[in-house]
Amino acid sequence: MTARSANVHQARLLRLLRDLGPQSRVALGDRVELSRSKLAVEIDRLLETGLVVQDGLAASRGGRRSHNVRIAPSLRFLGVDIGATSVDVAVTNGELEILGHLAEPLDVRVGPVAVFERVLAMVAKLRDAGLADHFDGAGIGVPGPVRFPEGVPVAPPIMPGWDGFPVREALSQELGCPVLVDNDVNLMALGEQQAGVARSVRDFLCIKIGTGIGCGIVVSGEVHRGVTGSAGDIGHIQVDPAGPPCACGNTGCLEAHFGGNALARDAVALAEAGRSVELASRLEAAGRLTAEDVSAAASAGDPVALDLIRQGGSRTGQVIASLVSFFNPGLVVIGGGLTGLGHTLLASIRTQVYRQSLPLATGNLPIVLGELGPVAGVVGATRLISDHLFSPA
Amino acid sequence: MTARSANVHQARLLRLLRDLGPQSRVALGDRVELSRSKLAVEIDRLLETGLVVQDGLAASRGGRRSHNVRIAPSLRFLGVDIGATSVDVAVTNGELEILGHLAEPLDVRVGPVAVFERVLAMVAKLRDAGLADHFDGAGIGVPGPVRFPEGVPVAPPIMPGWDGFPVREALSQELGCPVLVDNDVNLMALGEQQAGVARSVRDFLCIKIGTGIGCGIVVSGEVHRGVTGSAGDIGHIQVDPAGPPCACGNTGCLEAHFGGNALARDAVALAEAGRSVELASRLEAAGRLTAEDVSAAASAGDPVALDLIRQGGSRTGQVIASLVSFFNPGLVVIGGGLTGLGHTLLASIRTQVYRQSLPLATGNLPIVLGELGPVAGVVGATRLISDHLFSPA
DNA sequence: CTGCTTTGTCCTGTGGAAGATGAAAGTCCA
DNA sequence: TGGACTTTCATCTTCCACAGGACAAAGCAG
Repeated sequence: MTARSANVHQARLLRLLRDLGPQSRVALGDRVELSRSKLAVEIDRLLETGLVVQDGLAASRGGRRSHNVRIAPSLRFLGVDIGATSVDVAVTNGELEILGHLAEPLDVRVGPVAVFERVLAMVAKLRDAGLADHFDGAGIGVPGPVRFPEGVPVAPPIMPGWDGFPVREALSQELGCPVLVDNDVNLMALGEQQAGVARSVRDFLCIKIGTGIGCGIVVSGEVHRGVTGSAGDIGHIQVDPAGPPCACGNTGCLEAHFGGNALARDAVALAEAGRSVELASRLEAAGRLTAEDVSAAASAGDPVALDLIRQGGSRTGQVIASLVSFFNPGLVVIGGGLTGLGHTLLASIRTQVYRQSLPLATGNLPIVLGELGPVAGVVGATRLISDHLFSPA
Repeated sequence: MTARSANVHQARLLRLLRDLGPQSRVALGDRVELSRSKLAVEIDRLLETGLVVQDGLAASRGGRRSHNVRIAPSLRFLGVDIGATSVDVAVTNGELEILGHLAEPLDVRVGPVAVFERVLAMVAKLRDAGLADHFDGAGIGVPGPVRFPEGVPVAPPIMPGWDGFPVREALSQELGCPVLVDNDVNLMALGEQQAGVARSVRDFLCIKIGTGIGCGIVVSGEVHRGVTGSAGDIGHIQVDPAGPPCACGNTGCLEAHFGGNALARDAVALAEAGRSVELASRLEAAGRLTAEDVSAAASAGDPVALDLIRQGGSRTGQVIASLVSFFNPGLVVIGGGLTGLGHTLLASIRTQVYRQSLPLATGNLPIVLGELGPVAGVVGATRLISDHLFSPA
């Protein structure tokens, strides 16, 4: 069963079946501009390939009942989301419903080989659980810019050792199926578009706040990757020329204010200055502080930690305000590893954006948290590869 | 002769003939994926409508000579570019070559009725010069956000009295032809894409620096207008929270630093402070200073005026650097009413962008001046309407 | 004037759209 | 409960449009 669809009509039908679930032939006919005869031929061909199967009778619409068709339930997509400090792996069926999901902490800096080993072990675990005996396609996200056509990371600042590593090629070899590679932020955007808050929006931004800060850009329903694949790299936009130095060589970048490392740095400073008992005790206990410590302290109500989050939200809001003025999106989605304090962050971002951008752009601009949380990336990954497979050859 | 083409093939052919000039039928066949018979039929239909005419024999390619076809030479498009302080009007043929061009200073704040009167007088002048006895379509640009589908300015900050004025409807009535209205910056981008530096680039930004500062955004060859038509409104991006107050109510907007009014304000302050003899004498002579005075003084070598320009360029570069990080374009075009000092400005913008953006985004990112200068807007206007007319009905 | 190349037109076969027909299922009423 | 009627679905048939090849016309080169 080769998953690549042959022509534009079949691709269209496959995507409809993916997104709408099992449908009667007539319901499909209502959605595509094809004659009944042509539709019947194309569906027959899809049935022949095995990508689509008959699925009983549809509910009656008052007369003779129609036969349902659906994406073959044996179809399996793999989604991999490599973050800076964690890996998510999920298996979905052809309708991109998650059948199994594993998450593990893992520092991407251990390099591609070690990461791959780990990812493959997780995949094996999902396989052993009986969720898949094969994969029809896989999508993988990495936390840095990617030369999309080749599926190769380029000059990734937080991924030493990954530059030029043939991620697509390597994974495709291992899994024996087609693979696409993209920036993790783009996949998050795709995920929210597929199954989250952005389902009906054609132009939106998806801000991911974690170790790095990035932005997925969707224009007319399509991800915009830029000419070198670095679009959305907003972590190194300067918010304050007098700000702290950044790993990129400049000063006052957004990430230098509010990236994971910056947050940890500020927290340590505040703990050592005796400003926060909560942070100080955590520092005492662990010997170091991470962004998660700040997050936990803030969730526990520590005012100093909360203030760090608010300040960061405000800085981020400042940048988003600029982007909103520039891009005039219909929605801004905030996501990333913000367990628990999403709403605190959201509030300060909103305040800043609504204050700074012009009313015409913010008039009815929703700024919301992502719906999918940790699975946005993996869902986006399967969406990416399924879009690729369900497209004209 | 109705200009609206009937089907997708005819639209395609018309655009090819517009952009490539007279072509043999065979050369057209090489560019479209149509059978010879179908191509012949479609061209015959176009000939019937009168939109396309026979144009002698093509040069021999070694055998029987082919008959050329071309867009009807009687086709006339009108381009109107209303700037904050000037109006440009031009007439083109069907190949968007400028046949006549008039420019006049005019403050847009006199309101739509007065501006229209003036524009129509200019149109009449071009008509009287024998350049056109009719118009097949017109495009018009205004210096503010436009609800594109309706052709109506919305909440334009520097155009009091224009909010909601039915520009499209009114002009269409007067001229008796289809009209499209857009933001002047978008038209500039379209102009540079049609006949300027951006001919072969699919993703680029077009920065217009004048009374206001705006940015045309082209994604995958299409202008991105945003959900409310305010995309590219970068004049009110904050570059310095401690900066001067802006008319929009915020502080430190780019326009508050480097818009036309800001430039005049700073120049007056410097002149009065005795920092520049050149500016002081101009202030003395005219009783006031404008951006043009600064421009002239800078061109004359006045170091204080030059410094103003450099500082402004640096501020602008700061914003462009952010946009480049975000959008990762393949080209940045700088244009607007920068007579003479384009290169000074360009230099300081380049310095700032190359310093601040990441190498991956700036690696081979050309930042160049627009090629078309004052006619970019009007060319873009005719491109806009011709695209509309040369599209499937 | 004779081959050779290119261009334009005609013709035929195929594929798809739309209407017509038959089959299956549901509804209504006796 | 059964039969007639209605509604919907699937297939069959017809017609049209287009692609691609064949052939004629026009120009070039020697």
